[in-house]
Amino acid sequence: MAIKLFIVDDHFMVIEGIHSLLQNENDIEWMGHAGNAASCLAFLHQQKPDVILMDVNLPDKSGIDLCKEVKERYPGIFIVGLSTYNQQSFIEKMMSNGASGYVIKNATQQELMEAIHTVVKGKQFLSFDAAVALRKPDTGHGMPVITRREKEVLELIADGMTNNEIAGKLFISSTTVDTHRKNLLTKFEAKNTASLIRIAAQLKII
Amino acid sequence: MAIKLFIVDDHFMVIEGIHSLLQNENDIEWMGHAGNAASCLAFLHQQKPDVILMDVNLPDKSGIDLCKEVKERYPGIFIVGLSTYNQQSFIEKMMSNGASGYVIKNATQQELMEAIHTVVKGKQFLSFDAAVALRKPDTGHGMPVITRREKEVLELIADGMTNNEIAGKLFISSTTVDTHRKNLLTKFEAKNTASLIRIAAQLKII
DNA sequence: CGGCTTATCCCTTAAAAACAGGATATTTTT
DNA sequence: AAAAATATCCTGTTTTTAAGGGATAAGCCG
Repeated sequence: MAIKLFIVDDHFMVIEGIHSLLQNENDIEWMGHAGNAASCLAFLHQQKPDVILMDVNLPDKSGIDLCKEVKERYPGIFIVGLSTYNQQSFIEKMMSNGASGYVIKNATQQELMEAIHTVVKGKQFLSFDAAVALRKPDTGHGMPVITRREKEVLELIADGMTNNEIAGKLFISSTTVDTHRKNLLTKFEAKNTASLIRIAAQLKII
Repeated sequence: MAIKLFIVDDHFMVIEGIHSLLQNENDIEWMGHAGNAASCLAFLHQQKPDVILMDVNLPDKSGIDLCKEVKERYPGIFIVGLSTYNQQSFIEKMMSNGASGYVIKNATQQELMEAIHTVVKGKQFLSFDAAVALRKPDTGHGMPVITRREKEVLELIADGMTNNEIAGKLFISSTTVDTHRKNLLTKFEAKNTASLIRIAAQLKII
């Protein structure tokens, strides 16, 4: 029986690329694609693929969150993370949110096929680059784990808002904002706001 | 005569996607692809395409630098920037380094074809998303002209140093550092240090 | 030369942020 | 159900920054 495959990626060219790579594979049934998390969930409401190739970065929500959501609702579907970067932290998060595999976008056709065939059997698959990224000891400059609220505050700080303005916007006390700020500085090992924003910008968090 | 096309992108799937999109176009001659800047330059040593689709992010050097280099050596080749993100700073830099067009990776086949046909005539082409990104934040996305000293100070601020530390490092008074800081805030139209660093980071100045 | 830019220096004051302690309630995970 | 993480709030003190005002010397360019 052919493996039913669905793709979530907001880049038309990537979808086209994967489609092209797989069109001659007899045991893959191309079910279609979604450009964002919402239409992916809408599709899954109607139909159930065996494997989803899921981009880590989506316009409406992160693939990491979507992965968790899909796995909770449809544990039978296997998910392969797909990313431009072999960021260790992304890989780790995807896998711990229920993904069965992870493939970098410069993977070869062979790797992609191997990934699909491996995860559909319930096993895990990491593409070569992803496995290398995971193995190398954390260089310390890994992305800190920050909470949703902390990220919100971080973005508002980067927008140049003061603690009081942020407090007003989020309907919380300014002392709370200050605490989040304190925690952000600790987590990013930043000395002050300036270095915090720089580090966050370099990690593409803002 | 068919338009000779070459692609520089480190993502196999994107190359495959573009190849697939263009394989039925009779007036496009697919010359091949390079996965990094070095092999692109090596290829150009041998052959001369009419148009190059060039990813902004390459493993060995930025597409922005490569664009400049290629245009200096081969002014007759037209370059279309290619990127995952519609970052206005990227678009601006590519265009000012000699690119004739800019296309986001989620562009449609129509947009891509239009881009190639437009630039080969010597005209400019911006994909819809890129044009929107360029026009939207009209309020100060042009890169400010800063002096050497100001850039020095900016970098030290981003490193998390205080005015006094910077003063000590540069052998100047801390009030001077403060003045530079003041001027930076004015030039970047930033409200405070946080937004200053964010803007500078996004413009790749730090 | 004369005007312009740059780099340097100084003052004041109010606001903001950093820092150092703490506490409590709600989720989430185990 | 217990433990851990998260989000919320508090009271202080000290340091830093923002933003306003000005001033002088050196170098560059037409």
